[in-house]
Amino acid sequence: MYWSKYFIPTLKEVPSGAEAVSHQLSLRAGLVNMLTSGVYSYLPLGLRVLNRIEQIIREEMNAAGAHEVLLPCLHPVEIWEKTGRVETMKDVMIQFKDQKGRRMCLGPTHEEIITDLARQYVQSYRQLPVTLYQIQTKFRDEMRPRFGIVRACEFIMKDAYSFDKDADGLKKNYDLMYEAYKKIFSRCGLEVTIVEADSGAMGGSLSHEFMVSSDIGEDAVVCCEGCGFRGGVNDALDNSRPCPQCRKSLKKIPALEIGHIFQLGTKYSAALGGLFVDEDGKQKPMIMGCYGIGVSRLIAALIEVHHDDKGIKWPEQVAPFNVEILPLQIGDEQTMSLARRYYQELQSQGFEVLIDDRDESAGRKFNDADLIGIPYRIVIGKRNLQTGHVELKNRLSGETKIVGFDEVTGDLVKGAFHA
RNA sequence: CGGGAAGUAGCGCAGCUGGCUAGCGCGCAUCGUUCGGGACGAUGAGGUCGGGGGUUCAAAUCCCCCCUUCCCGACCA
Repeated sequence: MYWSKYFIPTLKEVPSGAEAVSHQLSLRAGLVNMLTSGVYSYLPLGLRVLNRIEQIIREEMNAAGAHEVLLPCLHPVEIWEKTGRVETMKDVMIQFKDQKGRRMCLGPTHEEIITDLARQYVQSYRQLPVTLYQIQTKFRDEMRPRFGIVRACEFIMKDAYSFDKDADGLKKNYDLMYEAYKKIFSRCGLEVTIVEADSGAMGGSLSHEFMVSSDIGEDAVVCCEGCGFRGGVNDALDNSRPCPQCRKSLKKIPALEIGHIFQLGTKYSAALGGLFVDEDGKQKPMIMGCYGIGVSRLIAALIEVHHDDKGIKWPEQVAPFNVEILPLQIGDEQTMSLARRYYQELQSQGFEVLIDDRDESAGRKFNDADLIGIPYRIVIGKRNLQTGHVELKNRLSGETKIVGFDEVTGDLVKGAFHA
């Protein structure tokens, strides 16, 4: 992609009102734009990151045997009355009447909808287990949206729902999702702390939260100063908390919830008539689990964890581009032909390449490159050109390397230039 | 929903104890010079001072109401 023909509106100054680092950088790097409080547009760079995260999620969910669907955002309120959640979730539910006077709402989550769907098609234990998932926009009327896309009124979630004939099946699916989540976050470049948690408005028995430690976290985990052990905050241990591994003291650190999985049981299937006929000929409610990831929030979490004072440092797996080429003198034919050559070669080898061909000063290109945080950088400038070299820079490690013209793509392809 | 802060050009801000044609930086446009860490000069475009009402000879500036945004708290996946 040629930057001059693309849309990456970077900002030099911190937009007023943006306090959290991830909020500042997501605006400055041109990832997102606020329409109104808690409602954001995704710009090309932000959308690329979103798509890469979604791709990882899809691969791992599919590998775990889940099938992708897309449920509606628009729901009739009656279905929410059947489970009583029109009451328990009324504070976050955006409701209105359509022109026919029908009471509608925008889906804050989808247990009711998916259960209604499964109810219609699943009649027998032979059709179980089944796990469906979607990546979709959720709407929650948050009293207080916070930190940009961290807590928004409209946000993107991956939500999966498993249906089983018995508790054993649920346990297996739950464990499968638990492992899939670990892979997803690890592949995204995030270190998570998994803690047992309260099921809240979802209901059900067991649940686990996947937390990333971050200053802007609205929750907390405990961390051992000795061995590095991490775990959930247990109220019973709030006053004196020895580490279960090394007995040293634990301290509480703020953490951001990016995933939450629940063993729901039969709350929704029973309320909505999600029944099947078991092997013994008897009708039983399906046993459900649900599994959520805050996909858009992941972007903020990634920035919180991977940045420095100059900008974002995207992990390779989620970066909007793999390589950025910086031709410093766009008027110089040797510079530009070299830039175009690397652009072609790297693209043909499967890299996503951004080339900053704007007629801007070197300083601005460097600063913008640091800001948007593409992992690898090729700098083509007079300084090294005369001796037949260009500069490679690793944004993550800060390492730079001067290499000959012909070593560039080989080094990147072989992964030789890794931190 | 309680407490605090703030709304002036696309962005960041100054001006506000009432007083001249509303200013600065960045960005933007044209021209010239630059070209390895947010270059320089010249010229220029761009404003319902969040909205409404009031006080006054005169309101960005004072008073009242409303709207919006951000932060802390409560609430929440």
